[in-house]
Amino acid sequence: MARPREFEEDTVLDAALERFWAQGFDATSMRDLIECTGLTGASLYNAFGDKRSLYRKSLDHYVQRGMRDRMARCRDLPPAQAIAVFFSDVLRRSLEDPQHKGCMLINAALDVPPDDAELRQAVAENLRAIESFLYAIIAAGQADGTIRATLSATDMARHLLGVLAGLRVLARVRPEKELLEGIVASLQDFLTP
Amino acid sequence: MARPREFEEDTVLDAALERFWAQGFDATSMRDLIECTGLTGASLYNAFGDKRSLYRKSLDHYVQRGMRDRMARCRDLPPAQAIAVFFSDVLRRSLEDPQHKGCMLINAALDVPPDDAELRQAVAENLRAIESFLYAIIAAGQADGTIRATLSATDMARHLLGVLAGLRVLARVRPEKELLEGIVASLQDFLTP
DNA sequence: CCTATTTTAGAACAATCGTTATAAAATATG
DNA sequence: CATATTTTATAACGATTGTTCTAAAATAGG
Repeated sequence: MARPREFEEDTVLDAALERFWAQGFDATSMRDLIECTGLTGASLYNAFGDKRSLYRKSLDHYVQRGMRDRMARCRDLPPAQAIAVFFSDVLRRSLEDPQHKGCMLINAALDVPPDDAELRQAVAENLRAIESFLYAIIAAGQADGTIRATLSATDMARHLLGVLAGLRVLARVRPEKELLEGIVASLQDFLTP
Repeated sequence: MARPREFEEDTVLDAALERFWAQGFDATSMRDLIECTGLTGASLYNAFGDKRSLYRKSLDHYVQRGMRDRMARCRDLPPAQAIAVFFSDVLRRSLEDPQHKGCMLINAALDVPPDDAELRQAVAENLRAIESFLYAIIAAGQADGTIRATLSATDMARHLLGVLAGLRVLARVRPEKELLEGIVASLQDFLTP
């Protein structure tokens, strides 16, 4: 019953996400969001709560639509290839983006206010999911001998997560093809037995 | 001639730096800075210009006092050991800090507004200096056979820079001993011939 | 001692911030 | 058709933002 909504939730989150992604939480004003989503302030508050809540939902939306399927696509590949594809995918995305936004999840890691424990926990949890994803691939690769086993899969996954984070940070301030490619080039040496 | 200053420039920059480091540019208000530096708003503007200018000077101060000598201390060591000491130093600092501030330079990389080309350039330049520092060590290590030479020193330096950046990002949201140690543990395998 | 010059002090500025109050518009149900 | 309920629209709110204005305080040079 009652008056129907004039927008689609996902479309609005896509628009809001883009701004938060490019500018961060503080630098994005509510009026920015009103303009880029096309709907009014009252509607935004009514549908998504306050600014912080909208940020959280945008971040969840980003992870769900932007990362989950990208990870799923790699799970079907042979382990060594899965890692290679995953990172070359990150590389391509980083270099193709004319705005050099990097990764919203990584950006969020530094955007979190020091006192907002809940949001930091959410970011940490998503990073843990990526780490687990990498771990599963490496463990499988070590089992079938396609990935070197001189190091524990646990530590290798940690290292890859670190490289991923660094890659995305540098993609923002130094989006240079040679630099980013150099970072991942070393991974082949690192992974092959 | 004229009235003398009642503060030391370096002391003020130390205090300002600490706030910017912990909270970032946007989340640090001018009134925050007035309170933590102990001097008045007019004095801050008179001595350091506007907020952005103060941020730049704080960042330069951080790099000059916090990083330069740390890098210089490594230059005297044998190459393989220099890298090890450098990263274990970063590790220790990351874990010891109860505030988990990470590295101000890396934080700045994501803190830079998309339109502030000059500040981004300054951050990029400082990152390049670190890359050169790492390159010099690796090249020396490859020359004397203490560091593996299957990869170019250029790409290895890039990789290390990436790891460093990732380490510092994760230190903020996931300051877990095992995680950060796992990231650098892999480096020994990566470096030894 | 007087004047020039700089720094300090604290209030005040307009602008923008996130958020909410009020009322009109639009549908579902009775 | 009337009522209940939700969404929309617009304006306004107080608070906080970065910055500046005015005037007092403090020194150096003549």
